[in-house]
Amino acid sequence: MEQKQKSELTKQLILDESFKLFYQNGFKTTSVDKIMKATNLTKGAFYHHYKSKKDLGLEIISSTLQKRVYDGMITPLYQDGNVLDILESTFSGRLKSFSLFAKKHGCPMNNFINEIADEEEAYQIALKRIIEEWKAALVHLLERGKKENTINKSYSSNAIATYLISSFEGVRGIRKLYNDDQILDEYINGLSLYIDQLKA
Amino acid sequence: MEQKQKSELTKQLILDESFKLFYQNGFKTTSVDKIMKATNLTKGAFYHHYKSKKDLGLEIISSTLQKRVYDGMITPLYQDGNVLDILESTFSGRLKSFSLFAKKHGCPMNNFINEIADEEEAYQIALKRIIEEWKAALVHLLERGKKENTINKSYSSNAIATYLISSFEGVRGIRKLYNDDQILDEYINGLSLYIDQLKA
DNA sequence: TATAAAAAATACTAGACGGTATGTTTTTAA
DNA sequence: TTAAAAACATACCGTCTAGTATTTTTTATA
Repeated sequence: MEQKQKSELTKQLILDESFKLFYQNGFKTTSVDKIMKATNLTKGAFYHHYKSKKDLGLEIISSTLQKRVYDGMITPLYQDGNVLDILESTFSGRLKSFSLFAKKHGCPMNNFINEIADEEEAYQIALKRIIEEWKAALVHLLERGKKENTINKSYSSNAIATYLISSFEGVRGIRKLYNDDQILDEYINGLSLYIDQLKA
Repeated sequence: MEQKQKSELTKQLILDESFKLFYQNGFKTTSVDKIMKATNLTKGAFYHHYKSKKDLGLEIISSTLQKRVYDGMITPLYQDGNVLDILESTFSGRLKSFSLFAKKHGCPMNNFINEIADEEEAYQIALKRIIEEWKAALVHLLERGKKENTINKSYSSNAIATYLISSFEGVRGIRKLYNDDQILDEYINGLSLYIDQLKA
């Protein structure tokens, strides 16, 4: 079993280093050479574990990116408590928790979406899966709010979920243009106003 | 004057063709060779008119992109009429007017922002200028609404403007993941709900 | 029509790119 | 202990990249 363990470790190293580089410099302009330089391994190792750069990209999406969104934006939605509070704390709390690096480089998933989703259907499908699960979690939470009479029943949960996700991903891109957090503060302000108006 | 005219024409041709290619395939992966192949001119012509690819990128932002946002999203905000109606018609109207191509490839400005705004300060500044002017136009409209008592005076115009822009740019990215307009319909639904709640 | 300047064409670098072919070393199983 | 297989290393290929140097063509002006 020792061999399989080492193999897994190497794959994880490639995954970790490539994610960092994709996040910093984009997917297309990060070469396999650069990735393997960061791992201190060689190209031979890369092509032993992945059949292509595209193959690696798909695994980054379905493992690293998926996990990030789950941990940061989906799992928190399933906690107990007031629906409006959960919405507010999940969205604005996550924004406030970002490092300078994360603010500068935006949302890694959104970066992938904007860079390659319109070029390869395989990427599109893998990324869509994450968004759909995020949306489903939001809809589930909003439906609970309607049952508990904290969310206005006349509003479409799908519409609210889509609007929330869109604005969140949007501002993570726009923040790249600035060197301070004013735009994030304004966003949180606008978000808070929006959530407040979802009340029953 | 004929020489200057021809020169201007060539520059415009390079601008037009490169914009199309940047829009379709991204800035980084569109080479000068590809651009000049599309113009049926040679690389010599390119480097006669532009000192670098970066130089062209900056001109694309400050001319082509700027004009697009002005025509589509800023100028309409200065028309007469009910502020809420103008907001709704400008945002949802623009979304509905997009071609299949524009839906597939998202917002060219947002693509630039996500691809290169975190890598070169010169790009960042040029792109920020557009967003700031868009925001200023929205704030101006919202302030008018407050004066006319159609917009709730207790809401921050800056926050609303930021939230509107964020959600719009966000959904234009997310739409890339889908092959139909359902996500846009949901967005428009969510937007309409949001605008409705800005009332005084 | 001669001349100078602008516009564009041609030919070329040096390095980076994804991917492959073929080694060598390490681990596993008999 | 040995042979096969897995894990990597090394060297390389053809293609593409931004940019440069040089030459030819076109245009404006005197």
